[in-house]
Amino acid sequence: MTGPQESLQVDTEEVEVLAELFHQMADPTRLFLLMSMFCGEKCVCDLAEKTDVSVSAVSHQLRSLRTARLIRSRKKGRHVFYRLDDDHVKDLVSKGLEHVRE
Amino acid sequence: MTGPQESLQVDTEEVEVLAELFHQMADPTRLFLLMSMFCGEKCVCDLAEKTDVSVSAVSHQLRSLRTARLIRSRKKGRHVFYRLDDDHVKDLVSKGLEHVRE
DNA sequence: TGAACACTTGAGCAACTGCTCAAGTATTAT
DNA sequence: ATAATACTTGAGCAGTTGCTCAAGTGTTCA
Repeated sequence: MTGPQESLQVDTEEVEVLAELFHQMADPTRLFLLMSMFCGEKCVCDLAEKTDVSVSAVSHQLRSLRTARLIRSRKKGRHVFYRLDDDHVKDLVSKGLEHVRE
Repeated sequence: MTGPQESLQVDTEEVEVLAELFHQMADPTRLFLLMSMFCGEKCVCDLAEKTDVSVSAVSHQLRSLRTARLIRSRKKGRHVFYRLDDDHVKDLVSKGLEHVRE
């Protein structure tokens, strides 16, 4: 038993949703893609060129990130440009980097 | 091609380490355990009681979190108390919750 | 029209994950 | 010493993941 230290109820449903957010950032390829969008939108071929996986793999991961609402896409001609959906992800990654670099 | 927008080099090694940090927070059980330690140290039986998995499963996940240096442990009698290793994790989870609740 | 380009999608598969179960260690209580 | 409690550990297994490959769509250019 822990004693008088109270246990501050944790909402199980909220944990599931939050875990899914972290899950999106927990794969090296997806995280790399997110970080590549820090300075603005990028098309799939530009993103794929910098990774060590196929264009197909990048497209699959971008779809995953888009479904989870971490990024948005815009179509222009035969290119599709992807960008971060909002600044929260950037904040989270920056905070994470602080921890890693300490 | 993306044009004049520069691509701000992303360090691959750093991405791997950061992904591993997020990976630890990406599982509902582990995230629940971390959040349960927000208000102080907890022993395994207290932690396990609040989850829907076995004591063994909790122990396995605590080991994973400890190896990744997100938590520390202290032995007292037949209890083992676990607590967050530092405030970074708490900050990250709080930032994540902001995003989820928006 | 047809070729090239940019991207998406589904199938299939090897690797990984997170769980339970069973058996173990260590400490405390009787 | 024996039993109960608290926790750890390894094996085994079902479910999930992330990749490639092959085939598809849609757009641009000659």
